[in-house]
Amino acid sequence: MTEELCVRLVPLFNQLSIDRQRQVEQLVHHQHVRRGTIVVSPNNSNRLVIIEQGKGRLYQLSAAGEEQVQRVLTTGDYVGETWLLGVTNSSSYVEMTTDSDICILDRADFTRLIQNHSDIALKLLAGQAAMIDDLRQQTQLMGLPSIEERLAMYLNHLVAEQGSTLVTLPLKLKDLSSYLGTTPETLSRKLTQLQKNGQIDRHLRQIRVLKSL
Amino acid sequence: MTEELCVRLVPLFNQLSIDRQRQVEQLVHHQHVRRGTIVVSPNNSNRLVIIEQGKGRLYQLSAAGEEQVQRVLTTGDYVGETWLLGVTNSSSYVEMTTDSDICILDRADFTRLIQNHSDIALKLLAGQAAMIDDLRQQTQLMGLPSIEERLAMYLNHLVAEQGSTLVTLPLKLKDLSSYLGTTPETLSRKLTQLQKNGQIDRHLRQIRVLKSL
DNA sequence: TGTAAAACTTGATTATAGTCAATTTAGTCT
DNA sequence: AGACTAAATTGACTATAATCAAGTTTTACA
Repeated sequence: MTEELCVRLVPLFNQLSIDRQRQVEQLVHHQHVRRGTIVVSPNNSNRLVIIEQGKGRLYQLSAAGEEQVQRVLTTGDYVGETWLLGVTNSSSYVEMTTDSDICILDRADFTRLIQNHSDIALKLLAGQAAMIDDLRQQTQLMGLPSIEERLAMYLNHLVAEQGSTLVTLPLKLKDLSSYLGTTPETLSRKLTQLQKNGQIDRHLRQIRVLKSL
Repeated sequence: MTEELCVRLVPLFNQLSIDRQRQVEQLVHHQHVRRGTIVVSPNNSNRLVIIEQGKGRLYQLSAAGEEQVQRVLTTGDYVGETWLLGVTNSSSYVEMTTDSDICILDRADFTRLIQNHSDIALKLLAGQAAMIDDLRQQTQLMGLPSIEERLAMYLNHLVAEQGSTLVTLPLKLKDLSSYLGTTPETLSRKLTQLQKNGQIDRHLRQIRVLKSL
């Protein structure tokens, strides 16, 4: 019996003492779910979901009913801080894209915990700050007038983030195009165009950024 | 008239009551620094810096060691909201390019405040959650393919938020167009088009939404 | 490994929205 | 109130990217 603490997979809890981790762990409900299971929907959203093992995606539905991917989730990721804190969710879904082990932490339990433990509150503040950073990045990207500019800024960001001019696109073009507010076709064209201009060297999702864009 | 609270410039604190803001303000160090002073570096970045008066620049070092300016900072700007909350900075620098008056809030002080006042922590958490919600809303809007859809969803959102089919646009068209990822001209056209179609009734920034969009 | 399903690419066409420029309208200040 | 400035509207034109469709490549899985 390996006493796996699933909260340990979450950076948010990882730096807590083992005792605190056990405290949190006691509040958590463990579940094994099949690929395709929707674990968060507007009707059922007062919870934090931690992915102990598996993959998923966070998306919303547009007016036209199309899925718009906002984040790709993988082992150790978590989602639902805003819902835990009482923000009502009217349009977000989390769907597991593989069979997964997940942990669910309900709002009432968690609120009590952070009231009693300020160090946990601080960690949560940090996590939210990082997310705000990401979302600001995205709104900034999507606000740029041309797709070329959006792609250039995105690639530059990847270079800075991964610390190398050889970067790996972390998303499928389909999802990346959604992230950048465009279509897979246009994105594909822009990438081949950069390739022809000698600005990047691409093989699949491996891209070497040759010139600063 | 009102005493200057430099923390008021930061959205994170803007949501706190004025008394709470004063509490935070007491933790702030005011400094006058000479042109060329580096006030944030990877070694010294656990802080929020607000520019009371002066100019600066935020930059990173590229792999080749070149400075890459990311933002130009001026009076009233701030940087490091996320660093204050624990996001680690491994590559950013802030250098003042003129003699400047700045406010510095160190993470250690801020952390103590949070630890002693869990109600502030909860307020900040809720405020950040709301901010995340807004940003998600915006990314969803900007991801929609047509301006018409974006505007329709935005108006529907306003109706829900203000609880009436008679809504007031909270922004100038210039700003709203930026928010929706378009131009003032296009936005103006779309609004007059909705007017002609009998879907809305507009006078200035007062809009009655006649049909669900 | 072989097969099917996704993902991606490429082309032709269309439509949408951006740009530039000229007016009109609203807001502000003394 | 009148004059000035900023905001909004309208028009003509252009460019960009979306769409539709057909192919190719990659990935997943039996």
